[in-house]
Amino acid sequence: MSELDQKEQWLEDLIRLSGEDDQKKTDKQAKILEAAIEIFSEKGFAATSTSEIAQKAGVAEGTIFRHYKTKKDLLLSIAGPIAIKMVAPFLLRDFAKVLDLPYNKVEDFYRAVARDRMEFVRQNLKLIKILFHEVSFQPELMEQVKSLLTNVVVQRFERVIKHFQEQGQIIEAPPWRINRSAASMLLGMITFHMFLNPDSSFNEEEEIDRTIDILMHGIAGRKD
Amino acid sequence: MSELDQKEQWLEDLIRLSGEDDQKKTDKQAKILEAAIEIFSEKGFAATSTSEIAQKAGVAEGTIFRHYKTKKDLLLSIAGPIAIKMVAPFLLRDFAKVLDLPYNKVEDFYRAVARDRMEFVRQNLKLIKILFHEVSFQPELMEQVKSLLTNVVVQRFERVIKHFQEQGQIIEAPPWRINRSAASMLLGMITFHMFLNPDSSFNEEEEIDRTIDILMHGIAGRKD
DNA sequence: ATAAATAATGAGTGATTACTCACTTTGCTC
DNA sequence: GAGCAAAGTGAGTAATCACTCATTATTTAT
Repeated sequence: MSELDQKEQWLEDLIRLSGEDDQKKTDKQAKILEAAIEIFSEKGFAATSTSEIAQKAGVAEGTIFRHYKTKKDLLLSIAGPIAIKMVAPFLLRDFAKVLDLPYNKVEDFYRAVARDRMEFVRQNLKLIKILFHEVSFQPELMEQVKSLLTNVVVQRFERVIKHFQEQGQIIEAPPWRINRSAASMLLGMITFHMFLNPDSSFNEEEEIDRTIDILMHGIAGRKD
Repeated sequence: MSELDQKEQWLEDLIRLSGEDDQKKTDKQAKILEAAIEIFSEKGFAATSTSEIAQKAGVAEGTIFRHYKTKKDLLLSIAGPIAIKMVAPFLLRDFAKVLDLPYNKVEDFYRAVARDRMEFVRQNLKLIKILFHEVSFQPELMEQVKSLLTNVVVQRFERVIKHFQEQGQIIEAPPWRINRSAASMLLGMITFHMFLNPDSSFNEEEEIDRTIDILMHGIAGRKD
């Protein structure tokens, strides 16, 4: 088993583990998590009291501490898994297959990623908000996220970019700048439509297409 | 006096007012602000105690409440002005002159904005972090920021975009999507280099140029 | 120099905090 | 249905919270 395969194995264990964590939960424990997510995302972790969580969950305050040693423990059990799930699609062994199979055009690749992660954001708005706010203040969260991003996501996307660069589909520029640009554009779109402007409806498919078009060809007037 | 002029007047008053707020401060009051900014940005507003601020500032806890009615008052006196200063260059009457004078190419316009705001971010990292985190939890801050962005910044940038579209320098697309794309790209660059990756040095001028080039012409391979 | 105004103090306040623990209830096994 | 482990309880605890106020120190005005 090669080093790479071992690494992949470790990652898939991680994903499976984080997927298992919503089993074997008591009714009350589920209620606690539900209430905590709600209030954490509304008022922030530090401004939320355990008594408030207990009240909203309909349990005694002591019950919270049966399942979670500390309030911070409760936070990490909420914010940790979402960090992994956020990058999960890029961790799978299949992701490498992007290089061989289904996407022969960069646009198709970006479109698939954008669709998939946009749906994920839509279904995890509160959790993402919690992770996003607390990552600055909880060093263990920061470590986890940094490690996931720099060691895994960035590396894998770099390989994809280099692949498309060899084909001449993408300009010769440092892959990190290409990735930063693509991430800026797509995250900017997602942030704008899901967080800043959640009420106004929009044609998601078209917006993705238009955004990727700008990412590919820019905003400069085109003479053809 | 036209309605527009009245609006401008009101805005300039606002700017001047927010500029005057760092006068007539006692030594101790300045120390309090300094300490509060430091700790708020490190641990977040809710996780910071007034006793901790007093200790770091070297004053009695009561002194804080001589100058600020509540802890939240202290926060707003810090985060409010920075929101205005962040968009100040776009509020000035001069900004309209972009349409006539110094920038005949869109690239030059974006480059000037990027340089200026990047320097601003560099000199206000902590304040921006505070504003950014607390805007979600303090409705009055949210209102202020939303009002500044939607009623002023967006409108003005739309006029600039339309101007360049008429010249054929920018593709015919909804101005808001052009602006969202430009904002994504430039804020993405600033965020990456100032917040996510503050240690690694980089050639700022070149990075701005390369980023604007991608904004203008995209990442697609170019055949010329 | 004196008086008035403002700035600064720090001990004290009741409320709230995260968390504990002795106890009761529940669900499962044989 | 007895026995037992796990789940759930809620009153209790010491610490900390934002904030007050009577008092003292410092500026400012005349």
